[in-house]
Amino acid sequence: MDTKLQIYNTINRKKELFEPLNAPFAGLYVCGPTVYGDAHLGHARPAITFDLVFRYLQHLGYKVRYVRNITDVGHLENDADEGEDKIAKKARLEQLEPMEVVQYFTDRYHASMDKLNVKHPSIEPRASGHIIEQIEVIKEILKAGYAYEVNGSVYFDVRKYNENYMYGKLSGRVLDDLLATTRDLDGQNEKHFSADFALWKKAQPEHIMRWPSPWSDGFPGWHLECSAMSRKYLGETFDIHGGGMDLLFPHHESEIAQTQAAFGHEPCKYWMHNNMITINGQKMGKSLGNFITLDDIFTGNHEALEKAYSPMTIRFFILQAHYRSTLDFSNEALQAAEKGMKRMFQAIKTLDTLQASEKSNVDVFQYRKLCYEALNDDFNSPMVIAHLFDTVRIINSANDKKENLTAADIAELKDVFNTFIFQVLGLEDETSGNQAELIDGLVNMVLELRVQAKANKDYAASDRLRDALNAFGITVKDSKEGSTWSFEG
RNA sequence: GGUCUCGUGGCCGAGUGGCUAGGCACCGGUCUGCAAAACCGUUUACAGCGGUUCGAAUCCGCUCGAGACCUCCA
Repeated sequence: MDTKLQIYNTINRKKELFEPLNAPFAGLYVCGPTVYGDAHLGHARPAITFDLVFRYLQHLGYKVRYVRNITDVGHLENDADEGEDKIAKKARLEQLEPMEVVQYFTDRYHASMDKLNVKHPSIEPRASGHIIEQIEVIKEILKAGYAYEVNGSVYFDVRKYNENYMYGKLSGRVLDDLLATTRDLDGQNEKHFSADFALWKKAQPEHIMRWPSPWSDGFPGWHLECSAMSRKYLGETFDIHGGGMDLLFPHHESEIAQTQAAFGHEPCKYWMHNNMITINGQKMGKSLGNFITLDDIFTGNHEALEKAYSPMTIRFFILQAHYRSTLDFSNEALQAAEKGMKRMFQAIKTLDTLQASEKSNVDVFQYRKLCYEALNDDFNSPMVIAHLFDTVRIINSANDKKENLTAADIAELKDVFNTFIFQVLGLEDETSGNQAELIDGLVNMVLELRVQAKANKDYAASDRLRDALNAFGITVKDSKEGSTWSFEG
């Protein structure tokens, strides 16, 4: 397992060599969705980013345990006492059981992730299924003296914690600044200090989601679930913790504080944060109401969309930017990604029909190394794609008899695409489905008729056949060797 | 207001001191009964000003602009 993988660690703001605590095992925890609405384009970013991390670590030979949670309780609309639980609110509005809401949106989230070819995590724990573990963590924090109870609720004592540790270590915040700038929200009077956060909240009488605890019938605070579940499945310290940059503060900062307070050490070695997807330069988010759901994108059913975009187009679009950069949504950018990806898959198909030469005049054996170097440099997927486009040009040139590739060259290129495009980047050629064979046969039959028509100089008939295929979205391309075709041209 | 990040050619987006990023679009060409597609080739850049350096998109300072977090957000 001697790799040179460098990971940008948010906590130190620099790239560090990845050295897992217990090689060949590697633990990865990523904050998953709060399931009270459909997944939007922004949710695809961390899913695909950490899918790449998961896939690459596995490719390198690590035995990876990837834990991605489902938040189904405790995520309040704001930090004030009367802030309503997001799930509970949705359930109230729709007149459903909270767990019906959870099931519904979890299923839909899974369906979207499957379309994006995001691998299932090893474990996908729910917050509501780990109340006991969360209560245990609270007990430890109380025992250590970093929390206090008020009226059946328990709060983390940030000032006390900050005396011995550094609250703000991850986000680069200074507690005094927080003090000066934190707004005085109503209903915070239970807290001793505005930056304190809830570990356990006493449930109001009308609150449906409630569990017994030593302090009250209530529910856990949002930050707690990740501390409890990562500990349960990955151990008290693990390798990588990931999530969106917007979770950096207060969520991840508070996770560190909780684990540090309860167990005397930080939860993980590396913190990774993906950047946001923007729309017109602004973050796409639920609170801004400027989000486009993944289903909208797949169906084209949204006023901001000129057309539908396939799941692989979205995946390619996201992988064409580095995960730590913002990525701006636009129809133009998505169409550019769509065309580029199509060209790449076309070249991969061309490899199958390429005639091998005796001698080679290009070095195709450098690309594997270049791709590894890019991935080892903090998962630089856009660089990998750029290298592979270089090979696309070589393949097409060889197809045009302008370059010569040996059988060994062709085999190497096939393997490189298989390794990097299909396995590591997790892209799929959407045109090669189960129906492909059937369509292939039918279209080829029509094309044969067209060849006959052309042989008879009956161009009206041949054009009619071409136009008919066009109506089904099939583009016919004529060349010296004969006709070829492609779908959705 | 505080903390932080960023500003690359028509668009998206890599790159952190010297060597063509890449994709899309444009343009030119090849192919072609026509057309389209495909393929090949190719142009345009590093927000502004100043500094460090033999040399800066890349380091430093200032100015302008954009964004993120500080309340929930992937």
